Amino acid sequence: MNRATISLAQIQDTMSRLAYFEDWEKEKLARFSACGKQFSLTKKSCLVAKGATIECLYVVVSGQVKLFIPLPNGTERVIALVGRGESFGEPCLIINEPCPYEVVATKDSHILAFDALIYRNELKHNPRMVERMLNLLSKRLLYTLRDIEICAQPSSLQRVARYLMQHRPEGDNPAFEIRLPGLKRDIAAQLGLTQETFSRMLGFMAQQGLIEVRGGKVGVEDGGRLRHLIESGCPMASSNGISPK
Amino acid sequence: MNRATISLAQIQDTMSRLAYFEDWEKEKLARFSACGKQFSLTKKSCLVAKGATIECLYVVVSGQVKLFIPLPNGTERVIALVGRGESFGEPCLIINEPCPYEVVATKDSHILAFDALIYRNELKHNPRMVERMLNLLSKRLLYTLRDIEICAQPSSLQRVARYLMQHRPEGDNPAFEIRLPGLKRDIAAQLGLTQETFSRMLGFMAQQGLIEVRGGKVGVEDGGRLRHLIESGCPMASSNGISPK
DNA sequence: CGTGTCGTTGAGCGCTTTCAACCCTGGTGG
DNA sequence: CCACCAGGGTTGAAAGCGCTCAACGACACG
Repeated sequence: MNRATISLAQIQDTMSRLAYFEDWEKEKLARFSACGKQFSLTKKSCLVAKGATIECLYVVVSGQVKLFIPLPNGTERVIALVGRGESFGEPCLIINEPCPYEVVATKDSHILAFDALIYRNELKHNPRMVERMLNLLSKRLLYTLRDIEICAQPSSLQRVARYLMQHRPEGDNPAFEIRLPGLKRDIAAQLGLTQETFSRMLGFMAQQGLIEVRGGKVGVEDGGRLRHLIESGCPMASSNGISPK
Repeated sequence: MNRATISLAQIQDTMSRLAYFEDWEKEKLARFSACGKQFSLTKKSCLVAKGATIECLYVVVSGQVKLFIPLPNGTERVIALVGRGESFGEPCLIINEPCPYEVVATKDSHILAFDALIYRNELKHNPRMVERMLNLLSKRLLYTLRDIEICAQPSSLQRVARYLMQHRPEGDNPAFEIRLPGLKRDIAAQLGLTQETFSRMLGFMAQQGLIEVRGGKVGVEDGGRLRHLIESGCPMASSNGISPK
């Protein structure tokens, strides 16, 4: 966690370009930036330990961090991948509870940190800020529920299929392409799978002609058949994977 | 869903006794109660379908409802059991999205419903209300994350152990008793297990002398050993269950 | 060209599920 | 008073699925 010396003007400039601070009044932006610190984080370094008290609001400027719960067998369950312009930790700041997840950089990153005091102070005195947070938390809660829905799918094939459909862009085009928002290993950990299983499921779907995997991008050929998979499941028809036609 | 004719005074009186409306100003209570409807719900009847647009804020007066996601194999994943004085659906009302879960009564229940309009109106004009909702949503988000943590545990034994520890009352007494907040079947569905597996794990822990199951109540004899189970796991040592000693 | 990271593939095992039958309790009516 | 039934829960046996462990492959980087 390398604290670079960065001028206030620079910080304010950075902030004005981040989605998180969209629509913020100039005045508030200035007030906030005065208490902000920017620093860089090398890949794999830890930003917040599980159970720690958070004393800052963090916003990702560049790179990516993952929020995850470490599991007793050494693996982890990813809660979210947080990229440019996104934040985390608000609920803990609001009700002052320890952080329920661990935060680690998945890439070399730049982070903005704002002291919890100024955040809480702003919440106290700025109704628009509170309203914004209300919307933010609502979205995040619904987002989390969608994740639970995915992880609750009984078969891993269905989990992957749902995940892909969840990330379909606007429009009802049955074919589309998505870029995986992180390493396959981390996506797998978000779906409650091992990376091996995730790889196998992608391989199976590719072999069935449902999708096409190109590195970190997945081309979905037939969203309709994918949807059918989600609803009715599929016994994986032994390990040969070739449907008897 | 039997709409009973209940006087405003009665509704207001009921509200004043519910935890959800604690600390509400008299004036606001009156304003709200004027738009509230109370009705009863028989066990197993559905209150909100998954994907439906919610047009009311619901608060449970008596009985219990469960929020759950129906799964393609006919089973379900329980998100929460909602009892007296608790509510649900706020995030959907706030950002106007369809309900991500289905709501069904687990017991004969009485429900209060308030039109979304008055709720949103109150949010617009009453800063204290917004602040309260911010706290509520924060708590609920953290609660949901705890549930994810439980469901992410690699073995079902650990899931049950964590669930029990999560429900430990205040104080660090190693022995305590908890009352399961619903049917075992529904608790199991909340942990991402079948009721059979849940029963087996409880049986195993009982046989080990860790807990004692009496109907819907579970007496935890040794929280320390339970915690140890959570952290290090236990291979279930074949099906005999008797440690080789 | 070595080295490290990420990903894929293979083989085997064990846990959880599935399906089935059975038990237990409370309520009901003859 | 007891037979009967329904709902909730337990127990048993079998099978499938995902995990584990290990080796290999692809690719970028110094």
